[in-house]
Amino acid sequence: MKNGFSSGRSIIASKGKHNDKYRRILEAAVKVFAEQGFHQSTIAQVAREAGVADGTIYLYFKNKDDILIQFYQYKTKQVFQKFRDEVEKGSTAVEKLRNLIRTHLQEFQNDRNMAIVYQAETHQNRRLAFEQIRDMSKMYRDIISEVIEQGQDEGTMRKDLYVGLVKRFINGAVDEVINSWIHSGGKYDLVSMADPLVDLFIRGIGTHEADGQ
Amino acid sequence: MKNGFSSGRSIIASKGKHNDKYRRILEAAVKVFAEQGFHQSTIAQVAREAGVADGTIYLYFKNKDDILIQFYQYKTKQVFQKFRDEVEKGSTAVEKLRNLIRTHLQEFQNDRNMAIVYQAETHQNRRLAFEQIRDMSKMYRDIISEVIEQGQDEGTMRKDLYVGLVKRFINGAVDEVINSWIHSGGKYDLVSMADPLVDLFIRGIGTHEADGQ
Amino acid sequence: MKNGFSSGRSIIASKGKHNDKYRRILEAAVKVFAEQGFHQSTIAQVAREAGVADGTIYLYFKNKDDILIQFYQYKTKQVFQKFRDEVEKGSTAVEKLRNLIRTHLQEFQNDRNMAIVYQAETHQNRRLAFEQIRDMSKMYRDIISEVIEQGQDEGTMRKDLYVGLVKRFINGAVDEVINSWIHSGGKYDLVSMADPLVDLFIRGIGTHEADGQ
Amino acid sequence: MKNGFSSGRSIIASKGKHNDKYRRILEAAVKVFAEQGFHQSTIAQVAREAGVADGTIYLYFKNKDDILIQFYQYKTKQVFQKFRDEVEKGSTAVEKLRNLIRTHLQEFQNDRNMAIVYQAETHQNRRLAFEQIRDMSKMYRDIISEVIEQGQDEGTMRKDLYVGLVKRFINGAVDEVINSWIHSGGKYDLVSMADPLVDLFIRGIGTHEADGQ
DNA sequence: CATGAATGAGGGTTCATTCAT
DNA sequence: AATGAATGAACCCTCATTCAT
Repeated sequence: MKNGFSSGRSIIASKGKHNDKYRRILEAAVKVFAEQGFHQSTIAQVAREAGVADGTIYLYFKNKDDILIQFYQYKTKQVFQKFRDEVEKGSTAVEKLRNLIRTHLQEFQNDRNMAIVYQAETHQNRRLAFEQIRDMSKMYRDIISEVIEQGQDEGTMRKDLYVGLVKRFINGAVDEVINSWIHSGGKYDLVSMADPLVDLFIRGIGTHEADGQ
Repeated sequence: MKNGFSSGRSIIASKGKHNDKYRRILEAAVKVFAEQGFHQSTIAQVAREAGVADGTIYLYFKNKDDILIQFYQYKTKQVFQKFRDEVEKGSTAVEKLRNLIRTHLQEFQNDRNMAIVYQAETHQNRRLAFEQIRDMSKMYRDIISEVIEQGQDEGTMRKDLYVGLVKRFINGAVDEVINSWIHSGGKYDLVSMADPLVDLFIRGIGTHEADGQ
Repeated sequence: MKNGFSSGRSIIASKGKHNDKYRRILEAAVKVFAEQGFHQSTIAQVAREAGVADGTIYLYFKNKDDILIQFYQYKTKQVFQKFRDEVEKGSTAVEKLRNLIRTHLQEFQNDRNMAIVYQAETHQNRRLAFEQIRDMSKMYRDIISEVIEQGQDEGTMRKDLYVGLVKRFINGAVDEVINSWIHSGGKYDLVSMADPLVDLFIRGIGTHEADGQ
Repeated sequence: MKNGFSSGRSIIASKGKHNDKYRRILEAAVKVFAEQGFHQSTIAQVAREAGVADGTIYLYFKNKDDILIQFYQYKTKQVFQKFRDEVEKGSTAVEKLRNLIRTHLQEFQNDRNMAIVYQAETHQNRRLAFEQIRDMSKMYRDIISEVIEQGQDEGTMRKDLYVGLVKRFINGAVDEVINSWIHSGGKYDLVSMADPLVDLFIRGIGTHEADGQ
């Protein structure tokens, strides 16, 4: 499952061999980008890592930027689909939230290179060409919105929430937990953070003493 | 106060005029970096924006990287000092937390370019030379730790918290709120998010109904 | 034979075309360096002279310095091998010395650009990276040493010679004769200087009258 | 006596203070040029070594090249005058030659920086502006010519000499001996080479056995 | 399809020289 | 006279992209 771009579909259609090369390049690129950052990486490095010639990359990708775009399009899209699937498995809002967070941490832990590239590129303001990167985050936050609304219907979540803020609140917290894990060198188990994190989301850090404030 | 690098001290000492040029370059650089990203920006662009010759930049900065480093050293350090100062003004832990968040949002709203550059560069994994960037975030999280501990002593914050996680939880949520504001084009008032955000941190999103979960 | 870098072997291996481009660049470089000096020459000039793009040079040479280094490595090394070969053809020490000097003048006359670059760079003290340049001169003087020793064994050369000095004496004299020829614009036949020069080495400028001094 | 440009006369005329600064810059320049080569040296380095501001150099020298030109004009010219003086003190041709060589080695040993700069720049073909550098060598060789002619009149030097060649022969040999000394780091006594060298010039390296060749 | 040599625009940086103080 | 901050032309080198094989 690791580094698997198995469902990626290249423009070059569906011949097995091509798909194979397409995936190899994409995996190589994400690995190189993760290690050095997108800008510091060269096409030559990606080509060497993928075991193809420099020129071959341009048979599968329009240009360097396009590699990143396709990464988001094929790899992340698929991850986000999994988020949806896992959320569906829960029945209550809290279960769904827990499933979302757990799967998020799980997937990013499974593919650390993806996590690194995702974190870095998501926080760039530039590169208008990559608007879809933001679409990805939006999709994530849409899932949260739905869960929150269900929770409010169920009566398990506060009705006085500013949902637009809650989405950021959760998204940001999870991202930063992943970010820390990346910078720590991936030393500890990321998934074990899921339950404590959900607990924080639901109950907050305050006691009833603090409620009066 | 906007874009003020007034306490920046170049090697060239403290004569009014020199500081002036040093600050002009730094402000210009942060503006250009914010607009295009660090790597997409050229020294020539920064020079033009600052109204100086390309070579002049090298009288004040060792190289292009050094501009970013000095930005963190002089601009952000000063902002973080303000965080500490404002936190001191609160007496209870919740007040302190609220002051921290409010000042954070306030300062980043005051200097949007700083906010953009800060967000972008903080999430890069590469560039070991910029370790101090991470030190900055650490400093921030240290403040949070202290506040949490005070709250636990006061009895206003839960004693069963994993503080290492709470720090990320709060840091990430605030960052993402700022990030959203940036990407929205700075259209709304960022500071008004402070109180709702603190409320989320303290009380969470759940009702007592959810506690049983 | 002129300007022939035929034995040069680039990393890019030995396909005719590649070697061709490698040689073309090397020849162009030596020509440009000879005309303007190494430092006054630009990569762009060398590229234009060689009929390639600037960047192409970096496919064959690590950097500008490397061009000079390879020049010494491939061109001069080969010349010096010829010196050895010609020396071997003589039987007596005087014949060997004469062959050495004649070949030296011959080869440098054949490739005036090489002569110019060699003369100029050999007298620079800096540039530690080019130590091999000095190794080249040392190799030359080693040949002389051997010849002198043979002459002493034969009884045709004085036994009271400080060989370390004699090497410099001969090396310097020949170099200066070449130097003069270069600065004259290569107007006269350099090789015809060989016999008179050897005569001076062997007999000196004095008469028996002077011996008493 | 070391590094003494005491008889240098700047265009700025004869005020003591100016002359002082002029000499300081010239000495500093030669020191820096000797250490790093002319091209690797910067005006800023020379200025720092001389203890003046960069701009000050342009009050005494037209440009960077001019420093080297003035070096030859004032420093070397004066050395060459000393050569003439010392030659005059000899009566026989051999004495004069010996005095020339000895003084040459003596002066260059006394001012190693001058020796280094002289050796390096004399062997550059470029820089037409520095034709006078070659004039210097010519002046030197003119002295040799006169001595040879005297020797021929005296009967102590061979009449069948090609004087144009002999000049190069002697000049080159001495230069190379100095060159070796420089590259050795100036470890041994250069002046002690004078007598053996003159002996080589007069008697050659051959025995009477070799005469037949 | 695949290759990889070739291209050349572009960028960071240096440094001789100027000139306002 | 002296200063040294400012200038900007020039240069080395990188690397995304192309295209002939």
